[in-house]
Amino acid sequence: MVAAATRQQIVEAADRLFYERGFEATSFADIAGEVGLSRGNFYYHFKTKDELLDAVITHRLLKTRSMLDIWEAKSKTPEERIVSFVNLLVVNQAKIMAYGCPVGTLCNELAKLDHLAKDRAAEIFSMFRHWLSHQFIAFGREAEADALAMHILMRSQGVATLAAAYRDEIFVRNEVENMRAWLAAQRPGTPVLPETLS
Amino acid sequence: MVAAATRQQIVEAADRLFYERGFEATSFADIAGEVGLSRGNFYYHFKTKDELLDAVITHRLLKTRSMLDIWEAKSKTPEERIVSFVNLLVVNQAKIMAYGCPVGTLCNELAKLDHLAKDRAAEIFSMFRHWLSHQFIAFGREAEADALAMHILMRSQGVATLAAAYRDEIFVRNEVENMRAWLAAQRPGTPVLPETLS
DNA sequence: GTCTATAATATGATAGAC
DNA sequence: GTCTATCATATTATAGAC
Repeated sequence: MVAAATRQQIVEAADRLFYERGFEATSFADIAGEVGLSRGNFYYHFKTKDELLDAVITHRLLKTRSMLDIWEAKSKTPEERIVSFVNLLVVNQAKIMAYGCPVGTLCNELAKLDHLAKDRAAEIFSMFRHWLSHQFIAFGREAEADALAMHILMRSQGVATLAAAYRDEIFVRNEVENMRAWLAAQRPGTPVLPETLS
Repeated sequence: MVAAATRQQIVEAADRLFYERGFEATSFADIAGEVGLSRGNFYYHFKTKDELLDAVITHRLLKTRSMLDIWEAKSKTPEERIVSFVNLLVVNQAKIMAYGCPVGTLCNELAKLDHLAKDRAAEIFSMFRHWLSHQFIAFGREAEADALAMHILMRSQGVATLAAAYRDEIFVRNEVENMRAWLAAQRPGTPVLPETLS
């Protein structure tokens, strides 16, 4: 197999296993086994686990960029685009209930390890944050765009953590609905509705 | 030293290290070193790491119970009590920015490990959840008490995760303020105010 | 570019002296 | 109740054959 293709397979397997089992709990042997490679050969492609982590973060940044571009192209209005983000909680519900949010859990783990890559992992958050902020500007909320982006990012993280703890579909559905209602209430000039939860 | 006292020292050291470094990343040697014990002697007190984890979760449940009882005694109104919960994000801000929320990060890690104790760890969440729900009932919101409890628990989790990712005090302060405003808006019969973010 | 073999280390865990 | 010594295993990582 061509080196580049093998490398890509390793990165994708590591991406999945780091998400499903965690960074520390995933060994080179696990990944090699997944790809069908010998442990020894692994080191031809990645010298250290940190180098692999770096490649995984880069891969996630690229995947995220691509997803945001698709949302951007698919929807006409900024509100629809932000709803695409909110809907991630529903689209990926099964995985989130099993393993939490891939970004939040990685950032948490790397923070505890005080890992050099912790700030690079947080850049995945920043990619969502800046895209959301951009949407809130187009939405007509320029002054508070970043705070609104952080607010909705915060909510999605909270829902993901409790979804993994309780594995309660109804809770996820309710909070996604609250987020949509909150978003609608953010329309400039919209009279504040008597929302119960948001 | 008396066995019970040594055992307690082990549990408290493990509690701290599991929080600061994570469960998997903390070894028996780390904990033994912290307590000033030999690795061998460790096994007199705990046969397995899972047995230790169980003791740590029990310890956290007791600490949480005790904290909730103090909040209950210190405040006269349910709203003040719920504010005590929200203020945890400020009181423990430095630790949360470094290591995230102790409950959320443990639940996330155990979910990924598919650890037997994952549901026991989630009981720490449930202790907060039921106490908060109780406060919302006293607050006059019986019908939605559990959903409101889950909502505020969700927000505190989201803030903790992003606090660890960005270590941004202003973000934490803003979101805590939003939570307080949200709570005030939950008073039964309160006309909905034009809150920007909540 | 992939393999087997192996080094060096750290882990969870045990045995037995004191 | 604590210690030292040790086991079995798993890990990251390297060397060298093919």
